[in-house]
Amino acid sequence: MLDLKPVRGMRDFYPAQMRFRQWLFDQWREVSENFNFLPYDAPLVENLDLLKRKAGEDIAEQLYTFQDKSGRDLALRAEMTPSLARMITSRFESLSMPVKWYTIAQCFRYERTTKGRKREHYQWNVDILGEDSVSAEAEIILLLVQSLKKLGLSAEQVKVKISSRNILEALMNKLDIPPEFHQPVMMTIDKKDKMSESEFDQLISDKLPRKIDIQPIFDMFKLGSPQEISRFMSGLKSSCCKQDQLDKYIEDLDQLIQYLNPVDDFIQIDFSIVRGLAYYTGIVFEVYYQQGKARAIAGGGRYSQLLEKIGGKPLSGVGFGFGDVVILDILKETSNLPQVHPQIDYYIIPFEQKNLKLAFSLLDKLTQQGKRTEIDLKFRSLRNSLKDASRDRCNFVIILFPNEVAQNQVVVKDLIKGDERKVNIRDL
RNA sequence: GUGAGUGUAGCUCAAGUGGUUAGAGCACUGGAUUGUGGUUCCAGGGGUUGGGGGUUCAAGUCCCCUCACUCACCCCA
Repeated sequence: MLDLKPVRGMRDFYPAQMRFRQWLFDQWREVSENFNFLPYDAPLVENLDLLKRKAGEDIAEQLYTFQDKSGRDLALRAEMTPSLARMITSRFESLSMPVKWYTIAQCFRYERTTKGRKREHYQWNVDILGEDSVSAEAEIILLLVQSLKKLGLSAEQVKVKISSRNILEALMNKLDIPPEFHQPVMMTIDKKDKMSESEFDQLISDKLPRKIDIQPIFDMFKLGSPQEISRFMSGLKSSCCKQDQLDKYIEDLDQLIQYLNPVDDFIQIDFSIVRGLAYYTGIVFEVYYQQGKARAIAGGGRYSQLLEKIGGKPLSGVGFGFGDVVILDILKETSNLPQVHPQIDYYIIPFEQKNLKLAFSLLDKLTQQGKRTEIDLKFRSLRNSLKDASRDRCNFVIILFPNEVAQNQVVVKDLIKGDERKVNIRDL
């Protein structure tokens, strides 16, 4: 006997669940289109080299990799950004900047499954490429917040936490943390929610070459506005450099916050957000669900060197990824999933075998008119047919009674009002 | 990858310390004299109790293996 379950970490979508997924995708698409982002797609299968080059060799362990029959090393995409970078790079000359694209892509990742993490998921990706100013961040985050609202989530339930890797780097410079330790420290910051302050302190100290007072990093996490950051930074006795650049980063953040004024109740500055991926270079952000156990439902940021890494021209981008698994879990918990039943317009009951020819011609006619039409093929008692029609939320039932058919008429019954009338067949 | 827990019908769950043909609700199918639905009533199908092995006169129940799921760690989308 074959195992009927989907393979580990993969999901079946029966119509009952597919409705919700489709609804979610519709919301995503609608927001994207309203902001005039254009849809794109790429193959599920990419060259292993492309995916490795972007993410580093070790990621290969988490990819579904295989060789095709000609011995090419291939992999299922784990995210969309490498494919996007590839597409942009190969048409670079003919694209007018900025490029604003979106996609909903199924991605695969070979790793342990947990709640909210499968080996396969759909990820909504929205990106702006070729715009260096924080206007790009502003538009992306505005769009993101609008999608959250559209899904029925409130500012109390979700927050977009915004941080700047540039400012964090500047802080580390001011603390005399050597550049080669910036990355490990940031990775540790990413995990700070999972430990106490002293554990965190210990973990960071372990990574550093010598004893450095990292208290300012903690202080930084408490800052909530660009003004506080500015004051905080200039308060540090600067043994280091490039004050004007730091000013620029703070200015950027300040501007972004101002641009996001229409959705400011959803926005929070939080420097403990750094994002796991190594390729982010500037502003980064994450959407957090705040109730119960906090969960990240989307995240993104500025990436400046990604295209160069795959051999393209320097081109800076901002984008985010938003997966379907966690959000569907949350919307289910909060009862935010709409009761989306397909509304059937017509339900044809042939009543007698010999009316089937007529029934099918009516089916053809109505469906061509764009009406959702069900034809009852079971020939049971009328009462049972009507019962089904009601259960399936049908508006009108067309019954082919012999007497009426003989006069080229059918009975059209309004299931909502309960009344019925005779209609000439050619008038349908 | 490590540790813990769970696995009984499509779904939610029952079946004292092992003891007859494993039950219920919902869902599904059919019917209440095929020309009238949403409520109601009646009937029915559906399980090798996740899979395999073992102990026993007897296993859903105890033991081992395996698979899947859940939680924590790890890691990240």
